[in-house]
Amino acid sequence: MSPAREDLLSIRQMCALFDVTPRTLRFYEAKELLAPLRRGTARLYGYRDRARLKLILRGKRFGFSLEDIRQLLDMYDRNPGQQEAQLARTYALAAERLAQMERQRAELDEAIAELKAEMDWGATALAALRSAAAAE
Amino acid sequence: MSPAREDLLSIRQMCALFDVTPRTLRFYEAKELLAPLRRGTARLYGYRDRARLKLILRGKRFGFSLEDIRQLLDMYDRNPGQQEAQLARTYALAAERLAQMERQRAELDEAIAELKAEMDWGATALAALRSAAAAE
DNA sequence: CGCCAAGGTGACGTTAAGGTAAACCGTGAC
DNA sequence: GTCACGGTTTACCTTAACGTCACCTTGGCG
Repeated sequence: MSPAREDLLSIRQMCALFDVTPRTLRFYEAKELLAPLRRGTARLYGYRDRARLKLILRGKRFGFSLEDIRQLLDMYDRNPGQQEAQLARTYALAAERLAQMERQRAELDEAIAELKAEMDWGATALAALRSAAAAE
Repeated sequence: MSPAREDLLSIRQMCALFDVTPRTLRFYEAKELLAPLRRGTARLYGYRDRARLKLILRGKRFGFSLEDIRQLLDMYDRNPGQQEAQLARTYALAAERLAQMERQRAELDEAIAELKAEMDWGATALAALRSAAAAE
């Protein structure tokens, strides 16, 4: 069950909800990706923090660095009015990242193909050794 | 022009031949991946070193760590007689690595697909904003 | 009052594969 | 002699994203 919009979560609850460690949340906060409320010294995570964390984790899945993510997030809440320009910028960054990922995939494909070729060679050599051994 | 079998290369020549830095060659030596001859204190790289370095760089392209590569290389020249067993072992490691690479590729594909979906969404939103702006 | 669990801070460690800097050596040329 | 060049060693630095530890605080409960 996801928390209601106004719920404030403790760090533990937050961790359970997103499957991260407390260290991670404090780390993100140190990097200015999150800014939970405080009750005394204790952190309280609200709706906004949950939304941000969701974006952070998604960004990570896409291979963005935390620094990249911070900049995007910052852009959105430093001047929440330039929606079109911001969306366009985000889109451009995403396109760039997509191109990177596709290059990476191409390299990976190449390496996979090359490795498979080596393995075919190895399989042949292995078979030859074994039939030679059997023939003795 | 590749060097003749008996040629001994200086570290510079080696670097030029394989497009690596001296630091890299010394680093590999510290990690016991290479063991060039010495004339005085200077390193001299022979045929064997060139063959090993070629394997090292190939291994890296496949995403093996230097430590993995060292173990494979070691296996081959610590007891150069168990050819079948060694080849089989190498083959097994390659298969494992291939599986890893294919998993990685699948994840990458998924991330690419997800990112593309986000981008479609973004493109739509962007178009909506623009036509709204045009309508004013 | 005493204690525990949950929370906090600060500091240092980890990993891989080198980069970078400082200081030294040997030798062939001039 | 000394200059430059190519080489050597040792040692510390880098990056990312946390993990781990030691040592406080604080709130609640019996």
